Amino acid sequence: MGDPEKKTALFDQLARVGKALGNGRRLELLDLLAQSERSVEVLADASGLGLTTVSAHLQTLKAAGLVAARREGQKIHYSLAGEDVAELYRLARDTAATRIADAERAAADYLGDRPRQVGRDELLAGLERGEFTVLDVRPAEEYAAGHLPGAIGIPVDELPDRLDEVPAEAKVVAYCRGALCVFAHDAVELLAASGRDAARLEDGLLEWRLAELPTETAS
Amino acid sequence: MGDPEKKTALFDQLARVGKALGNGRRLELLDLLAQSERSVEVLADASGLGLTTVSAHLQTLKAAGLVAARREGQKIHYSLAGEDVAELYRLARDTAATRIADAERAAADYLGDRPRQVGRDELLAGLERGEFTVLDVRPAEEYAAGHLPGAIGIPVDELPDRLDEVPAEAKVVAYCRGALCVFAHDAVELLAASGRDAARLEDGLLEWRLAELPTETAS
DNA sequence: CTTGTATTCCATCATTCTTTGGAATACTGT
DNA sequence: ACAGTATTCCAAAGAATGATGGAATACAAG
Repeated sequence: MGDPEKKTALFDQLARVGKALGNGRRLELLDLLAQSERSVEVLADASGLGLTTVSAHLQTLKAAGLVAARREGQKIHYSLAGEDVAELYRLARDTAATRIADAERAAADYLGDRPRQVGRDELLAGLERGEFTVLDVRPAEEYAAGHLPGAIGIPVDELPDRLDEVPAEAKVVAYCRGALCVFAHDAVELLAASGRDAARLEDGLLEWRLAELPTETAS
Repeated sequence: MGDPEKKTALFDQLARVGKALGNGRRLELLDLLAQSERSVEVLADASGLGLTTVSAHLQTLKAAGLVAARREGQKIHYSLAGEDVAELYRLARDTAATRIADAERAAADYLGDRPRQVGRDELLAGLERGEFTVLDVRPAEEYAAGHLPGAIGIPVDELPDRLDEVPAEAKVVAYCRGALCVFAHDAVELLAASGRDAARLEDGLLEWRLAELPTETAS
């Protein structure tokens, strides 16, 4: 009727995925990889972690089947192993943000004051009426790897110098990586300060993709 | 542009859910709780763990927002905090079973030889034609907490003595907790040995519920 | 074949988890 | 109030994890 030892072994195996998700640094890496594939060095840079530390975490994630490695020349590009992994990450993230009071607080604390937000449905409806200009404020490589159809791509840190590329009279909806990404917050603040009508998309590219809404790869 | 310390703090909070999922014993508890709420003692008994050990794990799960406690008299009944948690568990489990070769192997090893299986769609189609008798072989409390509409409930360990309650000429589809539950395997073997036409439902009540298919609570 | 670059392996130390008894707590029923 | 039951808290010991620097490996380019 089911060997208890084998049962233990099975659940220990299943727990490997949980263990992999059970570290803040690894979640940061997953968050980055959910946007686009990256090399170890780039990940270390983007996350502010040590190179060997990132490498070790990637090995853990790989062993848990969450990321895949692709060699190209001297570089090894890591990426999520599939959209189911992105979904798993999103679900774990949302569960924490919803069900753990401290997590909710930490999110609020990190994001700061919420700017005006637009829901996905609202954006879709407005787009049909040609009402919004959509602005992607993630780093250029992430924009290149896929963005909302018709979105303009201007990374937040370049935004102050490139404000004139944003139509002045349009209603602008800015988005970034996901629900817990700050880029769009900062962008909306910048745009509002320059007198524009700007709002933030409630979530980001990750959720958009997981909702199986269309994305665009070319500029 | 986002305080790195606050970012670390946020992701550490999010990781609490992962940590909670990162232990085989806790996954076993979640697996049990996904079927019906239970007291600490009953969980300890069902899982074969020590009482204090179970209590400690439940505290961890509760701190991660995955389980809820409900007091009734002297007993405290623990249950999953919501269907999103069940979905999270399922997704983590399936990710592991799909993407980690060792996990796949451990599952095969635990479940033993697969009996004939019926998919959910196949079952639904057959039910409309009145083709199948559905048999729930989980423990009685789990059957009572919810089962497939029209299913007969006979726990596996009582099945040998109650074989006559299963219509002899019908095609029987047996199910239990979920994809990784052995009860239905054993039941099918028993039924087949007694000359019946039996198959196992590919997954179990957990997946059925998550697919938002109807369940029944009364006998 | 040699040099250079990207990444992984290894060893180590500090930290955190897991399990387990025994004691403490919370509540019920009388 | 008292006795009884269910559960949690506490402390301790062994095991596992995380970060890090230096050495080793894998591959590419010349």
